[in-house]
Amino acid sequence: MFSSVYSPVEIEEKWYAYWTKHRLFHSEPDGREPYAVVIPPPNVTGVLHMGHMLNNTIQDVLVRRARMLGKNACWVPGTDHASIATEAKVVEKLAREGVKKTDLSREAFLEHAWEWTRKHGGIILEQLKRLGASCDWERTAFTMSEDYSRSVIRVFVDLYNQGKIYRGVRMVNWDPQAKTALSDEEVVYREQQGKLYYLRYCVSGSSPAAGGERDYVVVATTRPETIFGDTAVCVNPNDERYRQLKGKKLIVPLINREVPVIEDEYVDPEFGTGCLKVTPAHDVNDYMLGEKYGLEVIDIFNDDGTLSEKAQLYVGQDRFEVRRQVEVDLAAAGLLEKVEDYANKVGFSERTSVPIEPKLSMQWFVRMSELAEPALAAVMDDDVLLYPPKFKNTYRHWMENIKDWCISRQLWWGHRIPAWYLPQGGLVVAETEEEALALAREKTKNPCLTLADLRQDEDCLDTWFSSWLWPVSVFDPNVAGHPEADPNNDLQYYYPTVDLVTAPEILFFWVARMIIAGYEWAGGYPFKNVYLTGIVRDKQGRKMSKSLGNSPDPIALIEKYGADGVRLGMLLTSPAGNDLPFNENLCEQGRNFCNKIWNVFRLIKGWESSDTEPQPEHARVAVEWFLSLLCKTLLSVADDFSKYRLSEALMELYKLYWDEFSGWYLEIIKPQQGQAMDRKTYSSTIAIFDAMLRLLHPFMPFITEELWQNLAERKDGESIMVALQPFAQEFDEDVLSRFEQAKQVVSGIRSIRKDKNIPNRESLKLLVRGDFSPEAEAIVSRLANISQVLAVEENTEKQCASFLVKTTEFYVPLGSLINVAEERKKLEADLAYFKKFLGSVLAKLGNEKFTTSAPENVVALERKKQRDAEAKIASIEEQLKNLDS
RNA sequence: GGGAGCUUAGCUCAGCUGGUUUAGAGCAUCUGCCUUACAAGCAGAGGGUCGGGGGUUCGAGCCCCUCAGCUCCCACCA
Repeated sequence: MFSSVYSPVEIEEKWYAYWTKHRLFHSEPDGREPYAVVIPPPNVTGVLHMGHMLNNTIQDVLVRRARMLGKNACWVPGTDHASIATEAKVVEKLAREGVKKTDLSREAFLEHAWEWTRKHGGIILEQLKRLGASCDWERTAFTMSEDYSRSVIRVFVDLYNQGKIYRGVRMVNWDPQAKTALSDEEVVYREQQGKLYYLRYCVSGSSPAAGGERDYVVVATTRPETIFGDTAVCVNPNDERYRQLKGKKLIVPLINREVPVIEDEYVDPEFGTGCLKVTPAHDVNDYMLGEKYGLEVIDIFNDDGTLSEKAQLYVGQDRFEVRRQVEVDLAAAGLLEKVEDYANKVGFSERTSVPIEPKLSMQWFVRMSELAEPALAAVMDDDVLLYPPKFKNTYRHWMENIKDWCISRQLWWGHRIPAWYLPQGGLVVAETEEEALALAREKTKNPCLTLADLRQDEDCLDTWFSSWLWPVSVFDPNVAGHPEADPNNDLQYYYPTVDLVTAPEILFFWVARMIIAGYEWAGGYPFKNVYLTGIVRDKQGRKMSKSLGNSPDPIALIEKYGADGVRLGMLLTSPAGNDLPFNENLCEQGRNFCNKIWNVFRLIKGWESSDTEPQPEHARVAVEWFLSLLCKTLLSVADDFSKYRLSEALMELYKLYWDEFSGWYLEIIKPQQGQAMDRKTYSSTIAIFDAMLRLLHPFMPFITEELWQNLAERKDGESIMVALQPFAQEFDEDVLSRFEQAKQVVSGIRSIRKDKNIPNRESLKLLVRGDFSPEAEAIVSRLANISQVLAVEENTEKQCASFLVKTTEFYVPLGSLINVAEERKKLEADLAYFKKFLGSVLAKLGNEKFTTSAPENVVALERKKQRDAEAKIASIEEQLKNLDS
């Protein structure tokens, strides 16, 4: 019935269906302690990648463990409409069909977008199920659902009414191909080999022909095509070279516009010529200078990157074409001093790969400084804890220097800004058209105004403006934006959530803003702990990405190694905040562990138990030992979890299961071939195995459920998922140390057997000088095939192999098998080692400063080391003498 | 340019308040074994002057200074 190799495929499918059927993932408020986690919502039309795998494996481990600790665990899943990413995909799809976005009405385009969402949306959630994610699917949320959208709009209105939302002109990243603004996150900077052009700007009023003097200045620029937008030239006030320019005017080449010379310390005299052309419409820094000195702003570009009428020259030509042409024409006019090669960083659109154009436009902003205050304090005062804590610094730095948040996007897929412009200018902001109309009539004092007279803002909101409400709105969309509203039962019960697991890249875009939103609309922080995962990288240390093609397909991995195997692979080396260098070997290790677990089950399942058999001493000792070890491990694992050291917790369990349970415990209690096991040992073993499965379940849910279900009769609906974690009882350290000694003796004897080529079936005698408990003796006799153990005062046997465990000496008489020369060599090496060691201890103890200033226990320890080493040296010397005689 | 972090075995990492013999683990490697749960396994073994240098201390992987290298975040110089 059970093959020696675990095959996960059908088993995973079977149990996921079972869990779903019995609604074991579902949570409703009740009397238990709540434990809620909200998933970082993946893009609705996204596909599972390795980052998701890591992130969701961690969440599932935490959620499943909490559930098994008796808490009411609720993991809320869902997706994000991902405004830009989704719209880009839809535009792309339409383009393939020969349809341009600009040819469609807003409504028609949105219909396409919804169709796309219906078709591809939720694929990623189905993939998460393959991983074993124990989300409450009945609560699946979506940032564009009707309820959720309402909460987003309410929040906008609330902030607007509080005066925390305003409109303003700002430099945005413009994509001339897609004709939309981009967020900073969508701009990728790449090093480009470009040119630095040195242009001559003549001083106004001086005629070059007149005196032949140097009556021009040289300005260096990488973008000569923008000179038509120049409205000043700036120099550093401390720059002696340009003193005489003060108050003068310069002539912009080719168009001969007169612009003032201004002075500002922003200009670096070391760079280029120390003379900067100022183009407020097309450079962020120039814009700031323009504001400071009240310069004119001349926007010389059309939305598609061609030059506009305002440029005066080259109108309608593309910006890069103009760059080439300007170079030629400037040279012809004698205004081009020189051209140098120059490497600089240029921003490219992540979507269309065209260089972005800084462009001024009217946008909506959220005033952040006041909102950020409680959110900053929350993290500084440890109301919200970041793991690892090093991110606290970064967080503070960002929050203390927070800038206003540009929330408008020139996109259609998203929440449309609820602002309506009035015919005579001005605007109203309201949750609905009807309310907007009412407000508009009031404001204009015109009761005849109709909806047709109002024009709603075309832009929609930044995706983060909806996802910052996630931990609130998934429980109660109605409360967001209505601070006076009573929270519903769910929000009251589950909020604040306990853990948030996410990537550090979005600490500011998402995490910080959720904390802000939590304080603003839900009365407090949204989560207690933030676990920041690392980035999944490939073997060369590169970030896994679609464009590099270096990311394995997670579903293919699951099919190859099993979901449990892959989960283990993700967790074996991923401490919080550290990057995870992904290697398929890790999944293989995970799969091998599954197989190990599987085979233990096969072994145990094959045993017969008998009421008449007495419990052998070695089995009694093994049970006593393992129960103590289990309790000790439970404490240590709980400690690991409290510090979010998941991979350490897993490694402890891995070793407990593989080395201690399979390697030692089972080998000891294993009955002789064909013999039954005593009832006592048998039932203890079943109980231990059951506990081990429960401990491992959060990490590897499928195989543990399968085996747990087969371990005993279970009723329909019963599941390890909702069984309780084992809890630690008091244990005896002496039991553990006695067993540790036994293990070392067994290893010592195995080494001798291997060395001397003595098969295990040949039994041996063991002489012991020093402490050796009867319990240890039982274990050693059992595992090392020792026929007789003799306690001796002095070793009288001449031809022995020997070894030491702590201070106890062990001798195995070997008769003629012994090789005197070899044995002596070994003993002499030992002797040399202990003598050297003793020397270092004595040196320490001989230092009066040490004995007087070190704490007593440290000194006592050194003295013990001395005594032990001396005893060992004496013993080895005696053995050497025996060999000689 | 500003900030944060990292450097310990071939690889990935622990090492928590400076003191538990000679710094640990997993994987990988090497050597024996198809021993009736498992070769996706068992038994055994090797492998590190803790990035370099200096200092503080009775004592440093851990604290301080310095140099080198790597990574990330933020802002970007025309």
